[in-house]
This record gives sequence, structure tokens and C-alpha cells, in this order.
Amino acid sequence: MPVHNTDIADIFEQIADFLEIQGENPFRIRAYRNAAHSVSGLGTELKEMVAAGEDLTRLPGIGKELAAKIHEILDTGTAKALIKLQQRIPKTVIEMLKLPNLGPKRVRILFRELKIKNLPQLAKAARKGRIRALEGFGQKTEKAILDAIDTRAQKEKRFKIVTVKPTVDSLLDYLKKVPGVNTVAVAGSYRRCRETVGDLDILVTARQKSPVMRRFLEYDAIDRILASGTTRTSVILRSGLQVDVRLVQPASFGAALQYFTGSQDHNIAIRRLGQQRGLKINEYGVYRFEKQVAGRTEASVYQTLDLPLIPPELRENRGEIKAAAESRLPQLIELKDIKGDLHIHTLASDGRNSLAEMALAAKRQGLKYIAITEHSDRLKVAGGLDPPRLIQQIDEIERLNDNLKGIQILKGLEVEILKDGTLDLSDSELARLDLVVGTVHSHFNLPLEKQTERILRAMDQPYFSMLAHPTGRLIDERDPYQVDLTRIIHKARERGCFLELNSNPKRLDLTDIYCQMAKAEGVLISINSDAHSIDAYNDLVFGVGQARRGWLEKNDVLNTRSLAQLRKLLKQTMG
DNA sequence: GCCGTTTTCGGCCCGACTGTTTTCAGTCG
Repeated sequence: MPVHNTDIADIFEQIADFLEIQGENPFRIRAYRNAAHSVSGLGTELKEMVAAGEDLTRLPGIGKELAAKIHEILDTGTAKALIKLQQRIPKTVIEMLKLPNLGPKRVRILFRELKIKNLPQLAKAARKGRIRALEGFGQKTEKAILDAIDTRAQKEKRFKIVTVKPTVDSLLDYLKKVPGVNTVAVAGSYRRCRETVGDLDILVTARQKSPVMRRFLEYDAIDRILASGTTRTSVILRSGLQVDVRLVQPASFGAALQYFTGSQDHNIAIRRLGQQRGLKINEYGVYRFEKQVAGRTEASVYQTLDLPLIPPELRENRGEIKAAAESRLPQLIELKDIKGDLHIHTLASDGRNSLAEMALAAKRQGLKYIAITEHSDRLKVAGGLDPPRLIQQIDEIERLNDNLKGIQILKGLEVEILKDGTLDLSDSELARLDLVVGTVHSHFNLPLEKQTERILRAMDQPYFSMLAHPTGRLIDERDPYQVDLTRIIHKARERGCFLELNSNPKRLDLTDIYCQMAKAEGVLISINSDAHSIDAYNDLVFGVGQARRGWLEKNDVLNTRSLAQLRKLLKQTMG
């Protein structure tokens, strides 16, 4: 059973949880959490680094002790330290930490004083009124605990960025119209283009006595109010989404935007840097002693640390601060760099628009080329094309290309990768195409080794240009299938083929970390819409967001190339 | 447990809000 970075990070987080409930040294706990974050954000598998004989203590947040634990976990699959902790405190106690208003101190009291070991016992004790009697608890806390248990499933939910976008647009519009309001901006994980957001952070600057906070409370989609102060108001919308609005002074706007954009790990690192220079950085500004020296703009905050403005998508404390200090921040790809879209369906398979409609809509979006890639024969439920229908479509594309100006259509196919790693159509049939996009739509449950071998074999077929949605995951709906992406990326480099970053906001597959890994290997990524209708070109912006989180620059992306360059690159994958 | 232009010890990010207090601890972001 191979151990992945996520397994190691998970063990470190668990150790941190246990230590926290034990009331351990908070900085020791932080060290474990830092290490977990550092490990999960690595662009390389630790098992490979160890195999290559690399010194793990060179990684940020990993010292001698934790390096030894990583070795132990790689060897045994677990850590003795964790097992020891689990013997003293039942695993189920950790679940209580996830409830709002319950942190390590209170969970510790519940466990020690009332011997509460899990959520059902906690609910029982709360119903009997035993919790309010505890030191530091009261009636309100007891009720909050009960409420939280009752609505727990709902609360853990994160929202896909695509479902939040209309809310953001509407709220910004609403707040901007309130008298006296000057600036409204969204911060948080939404601004960092994370694939899901837990809540929305909105910043407002306004003239004195603007009724903005009161008016926000009147916003019609609000279900209930969590907190309401002069500078911060928190509400839950009927959709379940939490929204925090903060009123800030113009002189503090940049500092607040920096602060609330996060990530938290990035901010901690930034404030530490400030500290080393005798600066205090908070959401109001950058201070030397009592005097504010920056904060009106975000750039001014970074400037006090001699850093350029770091793009929000990079702010995860995954090396961006060091890169900024060394003037080697990437010039991140932008939506306007995308010249074409290489994964598109039409009415011929399961799309909702015709070939001509898809082509014209692409042209309106400013794209120069598209590839039509219908499903192949085996995927009957999606109207997969058999060889005769594929030939028919190739003819149709050639006819259209003769008549269309300003957009070129490439002949492609989204071919099924069969269980044994062969492709759904024969080489002679695939040879007629400009590109072949391979995908897995069946046998999701193969074990890691089999699934990986299956895909590697497919990539080795003579006609194979690109692996689409490489992990098959659907955010919050379907886990990725078991596959060793490190080997897939190595193979792509060796074979000269490409990996897709699918822009469908339900997929966003590849994820940021693997984009970064592919980039390091020199494997080009294609940011595709997987469009099934003309509206879907709008999703490319989500793919670009994920690509930016993966540090991708224009040159790292296949479909920023001119049509001539693209054809050359594709030809190398065909035959 | 990590880390070092404060370097092998003594630090480790910072403030708002709430509930339970009667001046503050815990939680959260």
C-alpha cells in the first residue's frame, strides 16, 4: 500500500488534534499542522524524494523529528506516536472539534469531566442539561452545541465556486448601491480562486454614518444573523452560505484586503517576515511602533517587506513568498491567453448545440480554434460515435472549415480507455484525426496499480494526444479514482503527450498541485471547457483560475499556442 | 517541534466577537 503525501499530512493533523485536546504546547501543535500543510502542498511525492535520497529537513517546517516520522510512515503506514495518543483518547473525541464553538479546551473539559467520548453522547448530555453546569459553559453554549449537532451535515458543506459566483455578483451590486459606500471587494478563498468556498468575505469602505451594515442585514437572501458588530457582520444565507461583511477605513483597505484574502498560512508567514523587520502587520495596516507605514493598498503592504504584489491565487504559503523575494514569481496565465479549446461536444454525441453553433460561439469568445471531440462508440449512453458516424463528422468539419472565417475546427475524438488500457477505436480509424483525447468513463473502482497501468498503457498507444480529466473526480460528488499521477506525468513527458485541466467547475481536474508537478516536468497542460453547449465556454475562466493556482504561465499551457504551433505539437502525438 | 541578519535558546501572528464573567477565556477566521 503506497503512502501518499496526503496520508502523511493526515496523520500529522490527527496527531495535532490529539495533542491539542491533551493541552500540549501550542507551538508543538502548530509545528505538526505546519508540517501537514507543507507536505500536502508539495509538488513531489515524498516517497520519491526519499527514494532519491533527498534530505527531508530541507523542506519548510520539517526538522529532524518530523523527517524521522515521515520515514516511519512511509515504511509502516502509520506513526507510533499517533497510536499511543489514540490509546489515551478515543478517536471519536476528535469529531467534537469540528463543531462550531467547541475547541480543544472545551472538548478536553467535556471528555475529562463528563467522560463524553463521541457526538451521540454529547447530544445526550446537552439534552439532559448537564453541559451548562460545566465551568466555562452556559445555557447558550449548550443550545449552540445541540443546534450544531442537528445541522451538522449542512454546516460542513463547501460551495462550488460556480454556484457562489451569482451570489457574489448580486451582493456586490447590492452593497455598492447603499448610500455612502465607496468600495466593495470580495476577498477570501473566492478571490484566491479555490474550487470551493466555505464562506464569503466582503470588504466595504464607506463614508461615516453610511447605513451599510444595517442595510446588509436587510439583504433578502439572509436566513439568520450570526454576529453583528460595528465593523463585522456575519450572516447565513438561505442557501446555507455564510457571508461576512467588514467595514474598513480607506487607509486600511489594502491591509484588510490582504488580510482577509488569506490564506491564513500565507498571512502568518507574511506577519512573521514583518516581525523580523520590526513591523506589526494586521488588518488595519503595517505599523512601526505606533505609526502606520502602509495599508492603503495591498501592494503597499508587500512593499514594506520588499516584495512585489503576490497574486491571490498563489497565496498558500507554498513557496510564493520566497519566489517573490527572489523576483521569480510566475507571470500567471490569463484568460485572454487561451487561443482555443480542445475538448468539445456537439449534438452528434451528448452536446446540446450543433457543430456550426459551437464553432460560431467559440469565435464570439475570441477563440481561434476548437477541437470537436465527441464520445466514442463504447459510451452508448452519451451517443458515442461508431466509425461510420465519425467519418461522417470528419467530412462535415472539413466542409465547415472551408466556409468559416476566423475559426478553425480540428478533428478529434474523446476516446474511451477500455479496462485493459486499449482504446475504443482502431489505429486506422484514429489516424484520420488531428488529435485523440483519451478518457476513463468506466471501471472507476480498479485498484491503484491496475488503474495506473491501464492509463499508462493507453498513453502508450500510437494515437494518443491528451489525457482528459485525469482523475475523474467530481467535486463533492465522486472521489478521484485511484491513480498514481506521478507516473502519469512522467509518462506524458516521456511520450510527449498532454494532460487536460478540465474547466468544468464540477471537475477542475487536474488540480493545482498536479499542474505544478506537470509544469516542473515540462508537460504541457491543455485548459479545456469540455463544452456540451455554447454557454460552457464561460467555464474556461474557472480552469484558468485553477491553472493560476498551479503556477502555470502562458507557455506551460498547450492551447495558448498559435494554430500552426499547435498542429506541430499534436502531430508528434499521432502515429 | 521548528528555526536562526535576535542562530543552539527562547521565541513562535493578530484582533473581533461571544458568552460567561465581573475583567477574561475560548473560539474563530
